[in-house]
Amino acid sequence: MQPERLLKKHNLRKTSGRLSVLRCFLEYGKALSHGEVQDLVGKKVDRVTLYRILQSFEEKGLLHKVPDDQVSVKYALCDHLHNVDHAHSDNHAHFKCNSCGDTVCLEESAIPNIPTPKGFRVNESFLLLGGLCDQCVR
Amino acid sequence: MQPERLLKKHNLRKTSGRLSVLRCFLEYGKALSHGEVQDLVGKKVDRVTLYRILQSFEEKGLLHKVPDDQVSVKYALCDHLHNVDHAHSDNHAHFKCNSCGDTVCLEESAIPNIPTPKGFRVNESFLLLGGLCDQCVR
DNA sequence: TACTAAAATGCAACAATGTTACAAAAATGA
DNA sequence: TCATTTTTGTAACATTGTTGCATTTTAGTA
Repeated sequence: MQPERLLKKHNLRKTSGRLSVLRCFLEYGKALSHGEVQDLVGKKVDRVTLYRILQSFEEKGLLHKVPDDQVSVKYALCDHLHNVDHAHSDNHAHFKCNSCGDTVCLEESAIPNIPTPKGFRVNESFLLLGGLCDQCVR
Repeated sequence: MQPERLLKKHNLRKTSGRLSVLRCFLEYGKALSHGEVQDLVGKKVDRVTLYRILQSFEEKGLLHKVPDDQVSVKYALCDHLHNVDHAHSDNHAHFKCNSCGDTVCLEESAIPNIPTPKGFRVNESFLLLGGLCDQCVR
């Protein structure tokens, strides 16, 4: 789907900054950190604006947060860009390659249920696998 | 086990800073972030020194990192303070309460195997559950 | 097309977090 | 007690993320 339509569908005004950022994600296909997006879009988009763009994309269900080596955050396109309902879960695992640094969504892998102590209520779960991707494994 | 012995066992010199920090973890029993430890030990321990203490504890297998709401890191005592082998995994899930902010280790819950694409090698995994703990659930 | 209200942007300033270099101090073993 | 090695404190700096505010841009409407 074209970036313009995606923005509209998610109730986001069309701006050049947002289009640039969205194109990065559509083209790159992997999770990107704020810094990585910044490098891709260059100084066409202000640093603060970029934070706000990523934030708005997340609020509107266009991106979801991905834990990155337990220290920082990346963003990835949501699974269901086809439906506008953004009370979604994106409840899948992520894999980060420790060699090339790429982070990919393991869409097929729903995070399994984990038993918790009595009385605990689980609302969300984040699962990050680390290792080597097929490109870096040899 | 006494803090002094723990340090010795893990090849860490006994210093007042390290003892203070270690006592925090032994007494508190939950995962602590750098800032939380800093609050607990006060200005008896310098900020930079505290970073280094946490780092040395992790290197020597006394603490392990715990992902904290995908943005920052906490530290928790390792499962096996009894053996000195620190090529350990601490391969269990963690639970963070979104109300009180406490993070606990779910020692019993080994992280299940997640299928990955062909050619990927998984070396480590981090699983963080978010929700309400038994104290905050009502 | 021109106008208006609402939203988004850029900028400056700031806060929090984390790192490095280096000299001074403390801990260990002989 | 001494010598060596490790640890510490300090300062300086880099990175990351946030807030306030004036300006610009967008989208809808006349």
